Amino acid sequence: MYTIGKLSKNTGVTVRTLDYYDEIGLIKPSSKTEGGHRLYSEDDVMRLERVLALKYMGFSLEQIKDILENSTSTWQESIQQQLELVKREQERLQVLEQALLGISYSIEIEGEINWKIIFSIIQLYQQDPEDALQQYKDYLNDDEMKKIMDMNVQNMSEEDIRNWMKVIHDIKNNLNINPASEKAQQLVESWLNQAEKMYGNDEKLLGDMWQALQNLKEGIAFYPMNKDVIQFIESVFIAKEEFKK
Amino acid sequence: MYTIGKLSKNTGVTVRTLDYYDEIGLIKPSSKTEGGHRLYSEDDVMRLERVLALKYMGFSLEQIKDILENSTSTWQESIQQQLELVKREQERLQVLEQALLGISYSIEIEGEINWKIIFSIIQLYQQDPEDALQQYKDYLNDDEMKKIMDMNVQNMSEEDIRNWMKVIHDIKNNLNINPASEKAQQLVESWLNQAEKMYGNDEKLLGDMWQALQNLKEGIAFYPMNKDVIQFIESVFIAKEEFKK
DNA sequence: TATTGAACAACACGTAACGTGCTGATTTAT
DNA sequence: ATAAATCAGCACGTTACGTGTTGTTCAATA
Repeated sequence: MYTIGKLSKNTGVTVRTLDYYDEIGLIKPSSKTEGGHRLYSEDDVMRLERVLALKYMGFSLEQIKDILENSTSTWQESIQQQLELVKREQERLQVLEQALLGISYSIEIEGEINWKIIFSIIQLYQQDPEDALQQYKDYLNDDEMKKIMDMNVQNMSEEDIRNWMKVIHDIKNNLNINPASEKAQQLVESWLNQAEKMYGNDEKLLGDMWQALQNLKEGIAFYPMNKDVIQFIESVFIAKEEFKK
Repeated sequence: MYTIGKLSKNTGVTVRTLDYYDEIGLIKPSSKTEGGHRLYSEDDVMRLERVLALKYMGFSLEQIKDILENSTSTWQESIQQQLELVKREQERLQVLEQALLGISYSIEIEGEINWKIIFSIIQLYQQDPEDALQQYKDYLNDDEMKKIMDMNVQNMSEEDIRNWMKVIHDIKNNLNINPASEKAQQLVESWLNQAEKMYGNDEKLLGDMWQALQNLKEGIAFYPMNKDVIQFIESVFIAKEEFKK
């Protein structure tokens, strides 16, 4: 028989917590002294350990009460449910991490907080990938859509995202230089390299995506590219072709 | 100028929430009607949107107040902190998922809830991997320790964990059969296959681990193996050697 | 056996971010 | 002007306890 203080020391659970478990009927001491002090039996200790185990697994005290009162039957179900929950939360955190990274890079590169960009990123991540791609459906076929979805931003490395943002930022800072200049050619080459690295070297896919981008209104799905950047790249390509002739 | 109801409809935020934000001074309407009804300006709407963005990023309302009041300087810091938090939470969930999977399999395979096993799993996951391996340090060298840590349970597939538990469970159910029998040889062969699949085919490493396991008191680091299982496997190996001669 | 210090029970209030009512006042539509 | 809709302001509820208080009981010592 343990007093509440001993039990607390043995298990590392605070007295207040045991107090609370008693109060809500989760763990009631199996006997008391004449004066009313609580005495916990070995069985009570076992029950406490089970409660702690279930708590570690992420169940609420309410759920723990249910699980411990009902028998084995619901166990698998409870654990599967908990697994589902954990997986959903993991997905949410994945998305959140990417969003935070994007915002961090945007501040780092642009040197200031651009709320428009932050909203774009959040919107981008809040809608599910299916929806985000809907705007491209006139230009891409089903296979291509699928391919893009498979390699969406979730699968890009931090390094890739950072480079992608950097190269586009560089272009934005040089929109008015001569498209035929050495510098312009270099910028577009960097962009092309990164694009191929991230979206594979499927020529047709890149071409179709390009078509789509040119016809879009200010889309955010390929943040942080915008019309200006697209036009600049286009003009550099044209200048290059001219030069060849 | 929006009344609280219009603002609520436009942004999807409940009136009670705006009520609360007013109460804690996070978003105060910039004017009021004669009768005291709140009127929100465009600026107020912008502020609300920023609050929502920051909330999406996982900041508390207290932190949001700080961030919005202090200027740009702390932004990067806040976001980095948030990223840290998100990453730690992801790790926690990873560990939890593995623990839940282990428990799920143990119930599935043993057909009942084995609290000892559940406690073992939780203990195993609660201590960090470094500590868990300390008990092997007399038998393994640094390189080997490192190798095991790199491929610890986190990197095993669900399939692997499931098979590993199944094969050991099979052995536990047949501890007293003749080590020289066909059945025994089969069991140990399955075990060996799975062990090699999971721990690579580094002969020396497997040998050293085996040494360690034999000398350990009931360890839990290679749950659910125990002394009995180890002895059985050993005896089958010996029987095999005998047979060869 | 009396005393004293430690442990205890029971209660109250606080936490974060609102949800869910409630009453009485104000606005809007008719 | 009157009805209907909206609003402000308040209070209590939620989760899993932490922190602090007061009065009581236990255990060890004199």
